[in-house]
Amino acid sequence: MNEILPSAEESPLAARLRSVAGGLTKSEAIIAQWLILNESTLGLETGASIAARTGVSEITVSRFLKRAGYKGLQGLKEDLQAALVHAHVSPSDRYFRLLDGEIGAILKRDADAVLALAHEVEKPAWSQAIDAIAAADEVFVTGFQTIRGIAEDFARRLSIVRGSVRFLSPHDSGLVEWIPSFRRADEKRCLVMIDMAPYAHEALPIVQTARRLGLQVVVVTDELNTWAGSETPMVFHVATKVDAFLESTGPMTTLMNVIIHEVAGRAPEKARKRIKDWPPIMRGLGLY
Amino acid sequence: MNEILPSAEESPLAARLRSVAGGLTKSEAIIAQWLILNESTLGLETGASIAARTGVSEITVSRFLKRAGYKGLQGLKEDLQAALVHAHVSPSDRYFRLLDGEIGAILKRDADAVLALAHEVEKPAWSQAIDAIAAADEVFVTGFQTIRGIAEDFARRLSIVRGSVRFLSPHDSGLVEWIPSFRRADEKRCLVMIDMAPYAHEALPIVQTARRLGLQVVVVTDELNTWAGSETPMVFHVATKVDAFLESTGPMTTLMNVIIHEVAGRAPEKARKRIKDWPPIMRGLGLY
DNA sequence: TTACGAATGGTAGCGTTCTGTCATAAACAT
DNA sequence: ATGTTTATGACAGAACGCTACCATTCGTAA
Repeated sequence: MNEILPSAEESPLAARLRSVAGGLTKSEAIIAQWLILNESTLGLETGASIAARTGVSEITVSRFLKRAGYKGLQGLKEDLQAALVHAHVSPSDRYFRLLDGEIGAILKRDADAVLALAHEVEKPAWSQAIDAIAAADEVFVTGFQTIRGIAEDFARRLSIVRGSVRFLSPHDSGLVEWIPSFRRADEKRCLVMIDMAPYAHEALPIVQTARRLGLQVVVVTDELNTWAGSETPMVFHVATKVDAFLESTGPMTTLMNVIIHEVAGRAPEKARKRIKDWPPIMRGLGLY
Repeated sequence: MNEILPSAEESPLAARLRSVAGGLTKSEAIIAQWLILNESTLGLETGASIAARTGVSEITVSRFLKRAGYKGLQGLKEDLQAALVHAHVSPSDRYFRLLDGEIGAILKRDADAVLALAHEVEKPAWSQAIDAIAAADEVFVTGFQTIRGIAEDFARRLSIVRGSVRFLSPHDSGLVEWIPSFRRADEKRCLVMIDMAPYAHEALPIVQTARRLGLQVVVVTDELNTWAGSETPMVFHVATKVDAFLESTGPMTTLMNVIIHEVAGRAPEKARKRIKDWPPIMRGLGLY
């Protein structure tokens, strides 16, 4: 049995959930925590959606709410609304003050950059890129410096949904000469280059070499990049400037995730099977 | 045909309803007005209940919502849920038409998750965590599996703005025994653990060991994590579930970036100097 | 290990909500 | 007044949300 620790701001909902008689089970703790974290938008959820987001079954949600003394999800919503009315707060008002200040500005810019990705996804080159990555016999991924981590992460996650993905460490001396050694006749190969403007002088020669060797090249980069467009049509730009000490890489991460999702979507059953068989996930299923 | 006059506080919902092409019919005007007046409790209502309260038939409500551009009442509720995004990020629904469909939904959820980070930043534990990371003599960073890349990236970027940052590869056998070997009297040390629920059984013992050794522990995790709260107050939850094949790590990356920004902000001149001197950036200044 | 109880999920069924089709009523122009 | 267009409602089918019953899995203690 679990307990959820009281946080500074103690809402009536949180109090009620924490004090459920007999403590909480693992699933219940997850549900309770999720409910507390998402209290502000609960009115719009359904039992099924909560179940989906918390990874438990619908019925467990239903049972838990009853155990907590609500009359089903409907009853919970009524309680919440009553509290809202009482506090004279409209749901949209309640966030406004949160996004003031410097951090708020950064978050807003990042969120905006994420939404702006919709433009990239609409380009004809987008599905072309997804096809290239999905259909390739072998996919290479590379990226430098402050975005190397993203590139590695992308390679790791992409290899969950499809095989034959390699991360290329660009500073391992033999990179450029090494690519051709993998050449076999009529094999389709694809390079995904994650780039930011400051590192262009390293990225450009690699892309050019890859092109010469007949690889398809997909480039994900920031808005400042001007060279990639003349090398390959499959270039996607992400806003990274948020006036912080360092550029933001969040939106870029989101774009990489979307790419993975779409590649997986090209062969959904296979992807699902791979995810299921992925050993680390298998091992990790136990929550404790 | 009727029109609803704009009121002082113009909610996105009201704006949208008023601007329906071709004006409003009598019944529609009634519905629209009722919706605007009761916006705050809409989550509770159903098509039938709205019909009953406004004295029109259910289907008229349904039709009107469609004409206003919502996908039924469900769609309206979804839009309200995304009020954060709409209110702060896309005035004049810049991306509106782009955000339909599966990818649009993923992007919206990610953007929403980014804005929701404002909640985390407001917690008292937040500045405590920033202080801990900024003031520590040594910072350790770790993370597993699909978020290992983020952890590495965070370590790399954090070490641009402050020194003595180490990424711990948790599968290098000697991790747990290795931490104490760095112990020196009255040194302040801090562990930043990036976690997701499936990997808890690896994360928990590391955090416990770190605590036992007197390290401050900051945990960044998803909404499903329920164990971290009882280990340390400095826990931050990020929404990662976007109904894609894999969870989204974009918002988490954004949070890590914000942490770096704030840590840098604790000693701005020093951070700026470090960034300026960071060799890879120096070398990369030429754009080509 | 085996066995037991608790916790959880699957399936099915019921009730509710939502929407498409057709019919009726109202508004308007001639 | 009459015909035409537009708005609205009644009904029914489809979809969805919720919960009861039973099977399975998990955790724990001999």
